[in-house]
Amino acid sequence: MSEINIKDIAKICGVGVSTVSRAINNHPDVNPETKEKILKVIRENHYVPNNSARNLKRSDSNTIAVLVKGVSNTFFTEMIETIQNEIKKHNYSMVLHRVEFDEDEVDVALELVKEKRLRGIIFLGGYFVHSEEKLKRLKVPFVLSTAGSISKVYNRDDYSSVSVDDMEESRKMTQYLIDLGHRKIALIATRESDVSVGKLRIDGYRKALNDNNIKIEKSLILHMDPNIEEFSSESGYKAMKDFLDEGKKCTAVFAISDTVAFGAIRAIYDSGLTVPGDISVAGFDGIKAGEFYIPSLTTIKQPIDEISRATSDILFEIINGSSGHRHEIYPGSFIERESTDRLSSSK
Amino acid sequence: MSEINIKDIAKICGVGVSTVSRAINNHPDVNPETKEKILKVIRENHYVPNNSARNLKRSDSNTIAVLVKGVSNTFFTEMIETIQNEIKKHNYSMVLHRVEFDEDEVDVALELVKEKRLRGIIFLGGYFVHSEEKLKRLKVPFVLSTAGSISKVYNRDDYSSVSVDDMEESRKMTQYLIDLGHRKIALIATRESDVSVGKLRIDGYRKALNDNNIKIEKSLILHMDPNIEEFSSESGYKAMKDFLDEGKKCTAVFAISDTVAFGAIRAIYDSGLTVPGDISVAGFDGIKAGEFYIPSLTTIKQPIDEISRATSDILFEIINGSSGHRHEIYPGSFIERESTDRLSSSK
DNA sequence: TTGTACGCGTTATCAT
DNA sequence: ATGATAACGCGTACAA
Repeated sequence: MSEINIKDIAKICGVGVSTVSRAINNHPDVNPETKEKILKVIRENHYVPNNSARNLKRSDSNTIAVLVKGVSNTFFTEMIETIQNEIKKHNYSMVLHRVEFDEDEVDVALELVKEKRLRGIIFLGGYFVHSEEKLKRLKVPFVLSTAGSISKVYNRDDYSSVSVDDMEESRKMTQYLIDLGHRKIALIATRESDVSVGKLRIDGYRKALNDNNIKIEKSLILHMDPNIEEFSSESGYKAMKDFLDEGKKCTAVFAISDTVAFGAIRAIYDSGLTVPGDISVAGFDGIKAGEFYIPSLTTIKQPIDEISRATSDILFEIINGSSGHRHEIYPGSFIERESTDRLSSSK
Repeated sequence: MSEINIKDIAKICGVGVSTVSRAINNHPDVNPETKEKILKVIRENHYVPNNSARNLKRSDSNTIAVLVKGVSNTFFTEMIETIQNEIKKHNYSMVLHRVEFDEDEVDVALELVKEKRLRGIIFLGGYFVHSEEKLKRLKVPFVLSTAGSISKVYNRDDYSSVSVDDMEESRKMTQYLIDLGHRKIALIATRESDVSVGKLRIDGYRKALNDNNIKIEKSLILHMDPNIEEFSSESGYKAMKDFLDEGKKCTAVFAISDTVAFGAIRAIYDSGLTVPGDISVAGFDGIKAGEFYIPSLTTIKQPIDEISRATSDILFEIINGSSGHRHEIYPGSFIERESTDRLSSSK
């Protein structure tokens, strides 16, 4: 007994396959009675149309793919949720795909376009360094969301993007620490080879120091251990602990992400110091956990919701032809909480 | 210009389509030279086989589907990662699918089976209450991983499952708090209508209290606000804050999950009390954040890695026919950290 | 309003 | 080792 298909349904109902097809796809010109009967038979026999056959035949499909690159960031999880809602609102369906570190997201996209007759693509995260030639092959509109450095060589009319200005936000946070009187500010950065958002945030730190004529000390820039998962609390803990164990000093720490900051704070406590009493700590991202941590975390909040919404809005506008590609940058919001404090004169 | 297909490649190479197909799929009987030439042409023309057509024709596909139900738990994210690795090790590919709260995971599975010619399915989370009749339609082997209550009526030979014994682990944690001298132990539970793991963990709490002849006080069982996301720190904060604001007292709190515990601890601090000085707090799950939180969190750690590995192991054994369905329960490990303490005599 | 027949891009069977 | 051709299950143009 093979799986039941549209032909079988047609036979049972004593109608042609096209009528069944029309009933399934809500075509207007089909007798309500026959339609009702067909749907009834379908239910009774638990008939499920084969999507592969459908996709093969169709030229469009109302499907949007979301490709997530790299770490399973809490951050992305939140974004996916709102994006999925937006997509559903437009009566499209979403297919989610995790792209491995060593996989090429555009290759994956190319494949999906064929298989699913995609109408649009959203790339979440990643660095996105691809040959323009390859990108050209992607005939489907796509938008890069919170992706790292996008080489400036690409024609900006061929895709959209939305993100925060990582460098500027990072500069702002560093400036805030400086305004509190701090001069010895450590930075917990990503691994040295990183060229993505990690690099941009380092640049912002550097700029703030330069603006204030503070010498940049290499020993204050802590790179994560490449053997520990990036952006994890573990990596923040390790970097900070090693720093303190070596007897180095600082009065403030700017961690490249909130999760890293949590690790750093714990390391400071484990060294017998307090936050912000002895050392101020600031993070980046604005994830919810920062609000509940003790001490609650000073951070730059990325407007996840706005970014997610903008991402899908732009994509749908392009799909509908109501606008061309564009690039939006959202401001982060600075949130001052308990983990940072003015440099006390005693230090 | 339509998309290039296998026929075009065949034409360019001056060979038949079957030869091209054989070259693509690494069939043994194809001349190495022609194969090389074909692959070269494919590369040059960026030909990508259409997966829909493939799935339509094939009867098997070496694909495993992972269906995740409900909240985008950090917990699941970690699991998916290891499961994906295991699947890749077996040279299978994974398709990930988020199932909405109001969607029927089995319906989704049924559809996917047809479309992708699935070889196996992994259900992550959810409550899994389905008619046996419907489950029977799922001809593909599946395993339920960390899913909540599975009605005992199902024939246990028709599927596999792996999880921890939520009730027993919950009982253990409550017993631990009792052993520390606590009697007024609050429980932060899920919303009242929950019948899943939330319910099981409440049962464990009740059992421990009964075992020790401690009267169960309804006012000490705090249900989450159904309007706030389940298992979130917000919901833990709200429940605890309301409790304290109403002037109620307890000396220990058992939160249904680590994230909920974080919210509760913060609420306790915001009320001017300390953890564990005034109130001890314990969580459940053993997520990494608990290690870095201040105070670090006493919890029951679910062996995520073991569970994930067991889940895929079982599935592949069934696929390979080397074993039948089975049901594994893993013990959680109790982790004592800073957030709990012996009841001081002053209280 | 309904039915017939063709084609979507692939793989597998059967010749050669 | 290779090529022609029949499915796979569906949607749709066209005919009725």
